[in-house]
Amino acid sequence: MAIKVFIVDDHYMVIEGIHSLLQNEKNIEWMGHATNAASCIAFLQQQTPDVILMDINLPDKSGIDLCKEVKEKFPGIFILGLSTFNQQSFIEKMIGSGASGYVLKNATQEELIEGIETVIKGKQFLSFDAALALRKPDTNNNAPVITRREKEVLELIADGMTNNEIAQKLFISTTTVDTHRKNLLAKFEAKNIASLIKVAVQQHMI
Amino acid sequence: MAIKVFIVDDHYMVIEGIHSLLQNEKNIEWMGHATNAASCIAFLQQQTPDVILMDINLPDKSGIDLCKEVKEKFPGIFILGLSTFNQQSFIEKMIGSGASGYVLKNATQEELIEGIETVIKGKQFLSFDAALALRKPDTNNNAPVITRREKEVLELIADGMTNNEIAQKLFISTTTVDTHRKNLLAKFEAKNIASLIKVAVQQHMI
DNA sequence: TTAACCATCCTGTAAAAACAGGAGATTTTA
DNA sequence: TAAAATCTCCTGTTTTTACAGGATGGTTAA
Repeated sequence: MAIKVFIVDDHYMVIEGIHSLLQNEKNIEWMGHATNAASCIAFLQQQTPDVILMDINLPDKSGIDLCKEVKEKFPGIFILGLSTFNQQSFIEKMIGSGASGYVLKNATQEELIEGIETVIKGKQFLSFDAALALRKPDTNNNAPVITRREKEVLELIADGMTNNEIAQKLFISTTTVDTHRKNLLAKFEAKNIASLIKVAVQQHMI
Repeated sequence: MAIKVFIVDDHYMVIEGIHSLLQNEKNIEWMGHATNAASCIAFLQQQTPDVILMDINLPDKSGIDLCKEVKEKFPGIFILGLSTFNQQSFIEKMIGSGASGYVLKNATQEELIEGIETVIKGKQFLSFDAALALRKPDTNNNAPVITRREKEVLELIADGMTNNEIAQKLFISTTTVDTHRKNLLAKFEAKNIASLIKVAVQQHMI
C-alpha cells in the first residue's frame, strides 16, 4: 500500500518541487497540499495522510506550533520537518513538538524518499546536515550556552534598555545586570555588546 | 525561438519546483541549474542563457553581488530575482544591481512565466506582492535608508570595533565616526547601538 | 543654480558600558 | 552529599557611548 503524503508549505515552488520529486514513486501517494496551518487542519478533518511534510515557516503560525496541534489531534500521523534553515534549535524544537525527523529543502530526491520511508516505520530521520548539527553541538556554531536569566537580560539589552532600566524591570540590582552582561560577553567571546547582538540575532537566539 | 532559462538556487526542491512549472512550456528552454555563485559564473563562460532566475541567498555570496557580477560580465542576460522574502530593501538592491525584476517563491506558474516573458522584452517585472511593497514605502518596514559610509561604519560597529578603531581603519577622525553613529541612531530611531544592531541584522542590512 | 544631502571635523558634558576582582546564597547535577 | 553552576550583590577605575550644537566643503538632483 502506498504511503499517503500531504505537504504544508507556503511556497508554491517548493510544493511543486516536492511533487515533482515524488510523482514517479509508486510507493508514494500524493494527497495534495496546504499553504497555511488553518487549511492543513481543515484538510485533516476530512482525510488522513500517513506522513505530513511540514515547513517551519508558515504565514499564520509556526510549524512548531502546528506540529504540536496535529500530533495532539491526530497522533497517528508522522511529521517530517522541512526547512531551509539548518539550525540546531529549530530541529530540536520540531522534534520536541512531535516531529519524527527533518529534511532540508536542499535535500536530494533520494534523501526525501528515504526520509518518508523511515518515519513511516516509526523511526527517526535526520537529513545528513541536520544529523551532523545534532551530533557535534556547537563546533562550527560559536553560539554559546546561556542561562535563562542571561537570555532574559540579553533580550532586554537588545531591546535598547540600559542596565539600570533592566534592573528595575527584573527587580534586581544594577550591578547584577552588569554581571550578567559581563558573563554574556565572556561566553560569546565578544568585545562589546554590538558584536554580541549581531551574533545572537544571526544565530536566532533572540 | 524558445527563451533559454537558467536557475541559481541552493535549494534543490525550489529548482525542481521551477523545473516542474516550466517543463511543459514550449516557449521556454531549460538550460539547467547552479547551486552557488561560483558554478553559475563557470556555466556562463560556456553557455549563454537569456534569463537567469536568481535566489538572493546563496552559500558563497549574496545574489545581489552575483547579480552585479553577471551584469558586468554578461550584460545581455536578463536577471529575475527569486526569493522567499518580500522585503523592500532586497527588491531595491536587486534592481539596483541590474536585475530586471523579482518573482516570489510563492508565485504561481502563470506569474513565473509572465515574469520571464516580460523581462526578455527588456521590461521590468515585479510580483504582485513585490509591486505592492514598492508602492507603499516603509509602511511595515522600519528599516531606514542609510548611506554607503554609514553602512560601512555600521558593519565595523557590529564587528565590535570602537569609534577610535574605526576612525583609524577608515582614516577619518573619531568625531566623524561619532557623527555617523549619531546619524544611524537617529535614522533607526534607536535608543542605543544594541537595539540598532538587532534591527539591522533582522532586516538583513548587515 | 540653489537646495538638499553627504562626509568631514570640532568642543564639551553626561551617561553608560567595560573591566577587575571579589563574595555569599541557592539550585542543579553528577 | 558534595561539587558545579547559577544568581545575586559589592567597590572601584577606565573606556566608550550618547547627546547637544555647532561648522565646512563637496556632490547631486530638482
